[in-house]
Amino acid sequence: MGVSLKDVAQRAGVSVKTVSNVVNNYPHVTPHMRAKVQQAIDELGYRPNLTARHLRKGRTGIIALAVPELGNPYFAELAGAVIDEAARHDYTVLVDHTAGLREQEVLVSQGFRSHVIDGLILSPIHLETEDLTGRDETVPLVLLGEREYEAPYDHIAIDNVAAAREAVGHLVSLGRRRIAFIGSRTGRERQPAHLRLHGWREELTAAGLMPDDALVAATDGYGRADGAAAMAALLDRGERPDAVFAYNDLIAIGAMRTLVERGLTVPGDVAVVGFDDIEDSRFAAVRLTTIAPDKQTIARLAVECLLERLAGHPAEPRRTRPQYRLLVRESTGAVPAGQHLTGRGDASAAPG
Amino acid sequence: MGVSLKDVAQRAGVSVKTVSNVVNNYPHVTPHMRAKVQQAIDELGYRPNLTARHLRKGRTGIIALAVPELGNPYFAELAGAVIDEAARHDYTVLVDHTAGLREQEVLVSQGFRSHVIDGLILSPIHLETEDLTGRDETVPLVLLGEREYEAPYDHIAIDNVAAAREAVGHLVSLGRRRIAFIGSRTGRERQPAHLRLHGWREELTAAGLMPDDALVAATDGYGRADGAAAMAALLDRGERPDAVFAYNDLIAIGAMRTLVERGLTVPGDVAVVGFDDIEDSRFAAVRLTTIAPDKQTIARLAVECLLERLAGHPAEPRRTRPQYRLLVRESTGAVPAGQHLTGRGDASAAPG
DNA sequence: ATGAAAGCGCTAACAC
DNA sequence: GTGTTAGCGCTTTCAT
Repeated sequence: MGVSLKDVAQRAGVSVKTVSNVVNNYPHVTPHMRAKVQQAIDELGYRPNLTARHLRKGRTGIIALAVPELGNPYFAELAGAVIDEAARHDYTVLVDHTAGLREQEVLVSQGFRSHVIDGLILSPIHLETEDLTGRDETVPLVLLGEREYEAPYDHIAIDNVAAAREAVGHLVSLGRRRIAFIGSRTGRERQPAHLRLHGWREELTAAGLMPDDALVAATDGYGRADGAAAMAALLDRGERPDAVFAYNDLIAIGAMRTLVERGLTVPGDVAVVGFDDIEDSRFAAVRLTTIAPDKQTIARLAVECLLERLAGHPAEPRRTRPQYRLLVRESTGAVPAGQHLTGRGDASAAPG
Repeated sequence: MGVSLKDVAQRAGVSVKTVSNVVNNYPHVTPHMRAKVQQAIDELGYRPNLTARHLRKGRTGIIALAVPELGNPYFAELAGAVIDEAARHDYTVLVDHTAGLREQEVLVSQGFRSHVIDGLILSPIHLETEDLTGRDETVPLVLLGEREYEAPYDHIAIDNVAAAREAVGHLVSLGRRRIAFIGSRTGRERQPAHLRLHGWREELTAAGLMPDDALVAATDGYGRADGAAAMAALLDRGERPDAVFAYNDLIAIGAMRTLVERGLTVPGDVAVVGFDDIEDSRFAAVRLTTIAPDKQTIARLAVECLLERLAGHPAEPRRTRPQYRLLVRESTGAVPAGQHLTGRGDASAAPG
């Protein structure tokens, strides 16, 4: 097998401890000793066995990130940001996906694999507060996303109600009156889309428009196909909204596809706003106006939170609200000039 | 800290070995013993410490997957498939990304973090054969993707030349004559897009059309913005192709966006074929015709290959070529009826 | 400043 | 069938 500390020690004619000291940059080592040991290390091609180190220290240097679906670009982009952020702190990320299934989310949150990971970042969809009781408290948990929990864990999420209100408010300011919401969840006692739906209601009410439940379209999942189907269902039952606020960009993109197929124009007949700011939205045939959460910051905060807990800083569980922006693009009829080619030049409205 | 085997043994009044036997489902244990131990396990909430087990067995149960970019849906979807496939074999996946940078790819392939992982699946872009010499042979490596290496490692990739030829052949059969290739790499001595470009050349030649280098557009990266920029550059220098074969779907989508902005229609003026079959392509305003590698199979083969090596099956390094299909959609003008709403009903041509 | 030895939690010989 | 015990490779008191 591999070369061990002992082999190096033998080769260098010193004790194991000394080699360990050199490897770990322990300050009090004679330069001469250090050189001798280093030479043995180089000659033998020694590489520390992290598993052993971890067993000893009780840390693995690995954190887990569990998201619903890597196929959803929002989560893929977020995962990428988390990996980068973790690497910055010499941590590696084990990525898992739950398909948004409560059962899977429970499994992950209850510390499935707990002995391999130092901490967990979880973005749940159908997990409930009661699932979080009796967790193995030795593995810190940071929650991400819209769902709210009555449990003592750090939670990082933008202000979903405010963001949704801003999206709907934008539509209202454009003169839209029949604003649909697509992406509520079918037949669930608890509503994952709760906050965004709530924001939709509040803003409409504030604008003096009656929130019309006939304009709320449920979906089975959160993908493009779900958005397309829900939009079709809405139109099929005779509703004719003049705007759509979608739970996320994928649903919005699916909905736009259906609108086009039905001969309706975006934003002419129907204006559309999404949520997430995934890259696809910037290159759609009609660029999508959307709420852009600050993914970098979310990733950074999540990792930092976790590492602070790991470092043993007690602190109260924190509720952190990163920034977001409303990016106004073609799908709501505002087309700032000269940004066609890059897909970068977004017009931004009020920050969160 | 946690509950250990010893604690359970003490509680159950048996030896450590017996507990270990129960935990590992060792066959020769009396049902009575087993029940007693199981009860102690339940009462104490014992969970085996994987780190210790791994130190002992020399295995970690973790494999690493390194892809260029999780933000590219192809790799995100592939990563998802690998995670599922690994889970089926009780393995966990550590996901890393290299940004397609040679330096990062070298780092990963040379076993950065090697002691934590049992094996590595790497999808390189700029890695060279010489970077692969002198690897730590204890960590098996499986290569994915278009790049070819003169090195003794398993390699899983569809037949890129054949696939490219099929894509271009499809365009030719539609009567297109000026077929551009977008996505060759700028200023590189070695060409990552080598095989697909080669297929493009071969097929054109076979069709009696002269491959025209003026119709080859280089990109800096492999994203939508790169495709949009390259398409714009091509048009700006006065070329007017009647078809585009793009290195991948993202580039194709970017290119389509530019075409629309320039007032050209797809597929009327310019037919477009991509490569990857990412989900975005199925919901684009004009659905993208593309080469669809069988991602599930690629993931399965990659994991299986790795596990076989791990199991110590010696075997020659294998070159495996999974299936692919040409999915004909709207962007090349063939719009089979009745598949507008689902985004699933793809028309498929000859398999790979 | 360096060495000797204990032990992290587990598995696998080997004994009984 | 079940118990004893020796490590896996490392860090860490405790001596020296």
